[in-house]
Amino acid sequence: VKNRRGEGSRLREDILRGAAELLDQTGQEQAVTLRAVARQIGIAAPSIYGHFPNRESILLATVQQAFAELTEQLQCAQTAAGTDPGARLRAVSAAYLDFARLRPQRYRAMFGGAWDTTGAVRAGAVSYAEAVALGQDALTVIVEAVRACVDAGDSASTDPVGDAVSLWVALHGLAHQRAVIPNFPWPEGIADRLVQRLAQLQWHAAAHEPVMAPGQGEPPTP
Amino acid sequence: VKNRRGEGSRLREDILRGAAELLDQTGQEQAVTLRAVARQIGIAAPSIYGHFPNRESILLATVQQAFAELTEQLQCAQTAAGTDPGARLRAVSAAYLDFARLRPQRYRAMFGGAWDTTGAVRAGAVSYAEAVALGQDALTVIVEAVRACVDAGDSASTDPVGDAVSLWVALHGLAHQRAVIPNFPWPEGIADRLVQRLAQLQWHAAAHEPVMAPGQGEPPTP
DNA sequence: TGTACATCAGTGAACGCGCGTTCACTGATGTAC
DNA sequence: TGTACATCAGTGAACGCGCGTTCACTGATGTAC
Repeated sequence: VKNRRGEGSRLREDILRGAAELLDQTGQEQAVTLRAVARQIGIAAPSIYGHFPNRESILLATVQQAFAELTEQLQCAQTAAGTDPGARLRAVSAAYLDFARLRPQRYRAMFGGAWDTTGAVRAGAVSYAEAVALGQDALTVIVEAVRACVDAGDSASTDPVGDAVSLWVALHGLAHQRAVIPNFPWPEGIADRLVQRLAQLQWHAAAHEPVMAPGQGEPPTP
Repeated sequence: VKNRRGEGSRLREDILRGAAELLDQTGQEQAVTLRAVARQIGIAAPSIYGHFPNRESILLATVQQAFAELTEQLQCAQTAAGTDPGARLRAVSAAYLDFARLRPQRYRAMFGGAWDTTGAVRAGAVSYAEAVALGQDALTVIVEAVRACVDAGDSASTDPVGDAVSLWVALHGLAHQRAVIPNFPWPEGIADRLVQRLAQLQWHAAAHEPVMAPGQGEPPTP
C-alpha cells in the first residue's frame, strides 16, 4: 500500500520507527541493517533510498531523534515537578534514569554503540559541532536545573556547571550499567544519593523533605 | 611458521592479542571477525578453530582478559600508593580512569559493546554468575578501598558498599563518556570531585592534602 | 639403530548466507492544454 | 470535458563482497617397537 502523492515523507518516519524498534528489540547496532529495517516496516529494501542516502544516515537520524526525545522528556518532567528547584532537579534526574530504564537498548546505542562520533564525523554525515551538540541539549537542562538550585540557596555548589557535569556523568554511569547489568543488586536510593551529593543539595525550609537514602543520617536543622 | 609441538596454545594468546588490537584500533565489536583476527596475526582463518569453538567465544575471552587486566591494575595502583587509605582510594580511582583513557575503545567494548551479557548467557558460553562476576572483581577493589577509609575514620560513609557502588558507577560514567566524547570540555578536577563526595572523604590530620577541585572551598579544620 | 605410525599444528578451497547498493521497471496520481 | 504526459512512490532482480564454518589435506614432530 503506497502512500498518497505528496505524503512520501511518511515512509521516512516509518523507517526511523522501524530502526528504533530493532534497536529496542535486539540492543545491537548491527541488527539495524537496511534489509532488516525494510522487513520490520514491510517495504522493499531499495525503497529506503528515497529517504536516506545510506545505512549510516538511518542510524544517525535514529540517534538524533532519540536524543531529542530525551531532552523533551527531561523538560516535561521538570515542568511537571512544580516550582521548587530541588524537586525540579530531582525530577529531571529521575526522568533521565527512566528514559534509560524504559529503553535500555536504545539508550546504550545512543551512547557509543550505534552512534560512533568519530565515524560519522569522518564520513561527513555530521559536523563535529553537531556531534557534540547531540548530548548537549540534555546536559543543558541539567545544568540549568542545578543553577536554579544554587540561585534559590538550595545547593551549596560554587561551580554549578562543573557539578552539573559531574551529576550528568554519574547519572549516565548508573543508567548505562543498569542497561548492561540489569540484575545487579543496585543499592537502595543510589540515584538520590548521586543527586544529593553531586549537586550539593542542602536542607531548605521551603523545600520538600529531601529524599535521603537509608542510613544517610538526618539533614542538618536549619 | 608453525609453533613447535606442545606449544600450540601459544596461538591462542596470539588470537586474543589480535582481537584486542582490532578492538583498540577500530573501537567496534563488529570489526573483530574471525577472518580479521586471522589476518591481524597472519594465520589462516580455520586455524582459529583449534583454539576457539566460534567467534563469540573469542570476544568473550577477550573481554574476560580485559577485565582481569583492569582488576590487576587497580590492585597494583593501590599497593603503590602506600598505606594512607584516602590516598589508596584516590589511586584506585585514578587507575580506573587511566585504564579507560589508555584503551578507550576496548573499555567501551568491555561494557556493553562487545560483550552482550544476555547474548553470551543465552548461548550458554558463560553462566549468569560468571557474567556478573566479570565486573565484580574490579568493583570489589573499590569497595574494600572505601571500607578502609571508613575504618580509618577518613570517610563519613555509613554505607561503604552503597557508596562504593555509587563511586564505581560515577567513575564508569566519566570513563565511558570520555571514551565516546573525547573532546568534551570536562571540568577541572571532576574525578577528584566524584571521589571526594561519593566516598565522603573527610579532612584527616594524618592524610595528605585532599585533592580539591578549584572553587570547592577549604576543607573544614579538624 | 632404523622405521612405521600416530599426533599435532595449521592450511586452501569451498559452501551458503545476508548484506549494501544499483538498475531498470511499474503503476497510480496529479497537471497542462 | 477529455487526454497526453510528467512526476511520484515504491518494487524485483541482480551484483559483488566478506562473513562463519566445514572439509579433506599437508607436513613436521614425536614415539613404539
